[in-house]
Amino acid sequence: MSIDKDLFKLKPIAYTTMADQVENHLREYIIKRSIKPGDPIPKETEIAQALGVSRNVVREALSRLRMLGMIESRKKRGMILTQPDVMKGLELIIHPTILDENVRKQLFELRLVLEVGLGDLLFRRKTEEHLKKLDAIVEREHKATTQIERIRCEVDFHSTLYEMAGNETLKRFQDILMPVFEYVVEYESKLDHTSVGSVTHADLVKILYSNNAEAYPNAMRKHLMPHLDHL
Amino acid sequence: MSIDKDLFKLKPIAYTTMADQVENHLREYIIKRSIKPGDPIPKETEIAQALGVSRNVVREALSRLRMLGMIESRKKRGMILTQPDVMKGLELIIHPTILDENVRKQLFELRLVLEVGLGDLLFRRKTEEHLKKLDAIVEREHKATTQIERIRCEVDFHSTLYEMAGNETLKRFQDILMPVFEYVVEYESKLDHTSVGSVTHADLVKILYSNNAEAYPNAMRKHLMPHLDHL
DNA sequence: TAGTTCAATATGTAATACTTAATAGAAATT
DNA sequence: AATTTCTATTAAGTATTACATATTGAACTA
Repeated sequence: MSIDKDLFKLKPIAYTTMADQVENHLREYIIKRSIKPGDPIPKETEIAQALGVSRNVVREALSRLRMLGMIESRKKRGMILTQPDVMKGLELIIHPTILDENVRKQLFELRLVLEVGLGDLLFRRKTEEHLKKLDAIVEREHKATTQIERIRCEVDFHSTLYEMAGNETLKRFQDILMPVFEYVVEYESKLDHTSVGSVTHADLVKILYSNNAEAYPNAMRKHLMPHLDHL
Repeated sequence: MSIDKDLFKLKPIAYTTMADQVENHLREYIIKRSIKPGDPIPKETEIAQALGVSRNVVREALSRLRMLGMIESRKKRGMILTQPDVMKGLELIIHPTILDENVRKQLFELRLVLEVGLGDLLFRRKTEEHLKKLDAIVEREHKATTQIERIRCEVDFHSTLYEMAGNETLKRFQDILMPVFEYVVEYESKLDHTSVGSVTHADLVKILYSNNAEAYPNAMRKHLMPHLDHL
């Protein structure tokens, strides 16, 4: 009685719930009608009736979009489309403890890639205040006595770079990724942070003071070399 | 009759719904109990009873986590935690038409940063096949007669670089971002793509064939210069 | 032992009712 | 007439109940 098994090869029928479908319908609706932030979208009951599903299902779909910051709802006023924070979705998922080792490693690589490539944004947007801030961090680092303090300087230094880049999305990206890297801290704590590689933080600042954008990428590469070698 | 306006400064009371609270509870629950992918989580009714809310509300919260790929549910079997795709959340939000101009620009900058910083991953993970693939693209590009074909080569070339980097998360990031850049295509179509800057695709391939990792970042910078200058 | 039937179970969906907050419009006050 | 206050309405938030559906595992049959 064994039935041809080939029939079942495709078995895992991508099962979509009503809520999934409603969600997709809403996305399409928003896109096709080119609804803009601030514009209202139909009432829950209207959607439910239009799609022939229970209000319950509609609410599940809306709840998802609301979580992503795509819509906001006020009682009576109904719901309006909002300009979502593009990095919101990332923030909702990324929590160090539920990420597997492999992904964390990939995110760390991503960070290295970003920092090496950051140069042009930095040179175009650096200000006196930023450079002074970096100076201060470098000095704090030199005076630091404890390892904890040194690591804090390390984090501050690199965070300041992202700030200097003047790209809100990029900064946000970094802020979200940051906690993931804490697992690296143990390893890092064994290194000398003022000069992770042969290029020190002070060296990097010096380059930033200059207008030599060409020098930046390879300087940062050398600074991060111990990490890069670890790939 | 004007009342002290300071009273209303904090007015926008961060209103959280029950679903929001349940969602947070679930996140905490998962983290604190360090539940791993594959492990089961409580039944809907159990959660509802434990938190003293209706099953409806619980389902909204679960629906959100399910969308992000954090949990999966099967009838009867209950729900299990899954290893989420970290980039899923990003994918759900990023749709070119609902992103405002400013954010799109920031994402484009992000792309430039990535490509300049990509070098070390490329040199560590390049294979003969990858290099051959790039060669083929360059050749196709030279032979191309239409602008459409040339743009396709441009996209293929840079996509292949991300592929070469051997970082699944990074590649996925790029794939998600890609559609956002289509708006740049119009502008790009006016440029000569074999040599966007003074450095051509062929030049980049030559560098990749060599083992001169130092040369890569500035070569890519020059290649992307027209875009960088546009910042 | 193998295969079938069947009950138990947990999610998915529907329907209904009620609560709550915000709004608009009517009514009342100045 | 202009402003404030009440009131009804509206739409989202929550709760409850009921039923559908698919999956599991145990009981049953051949």
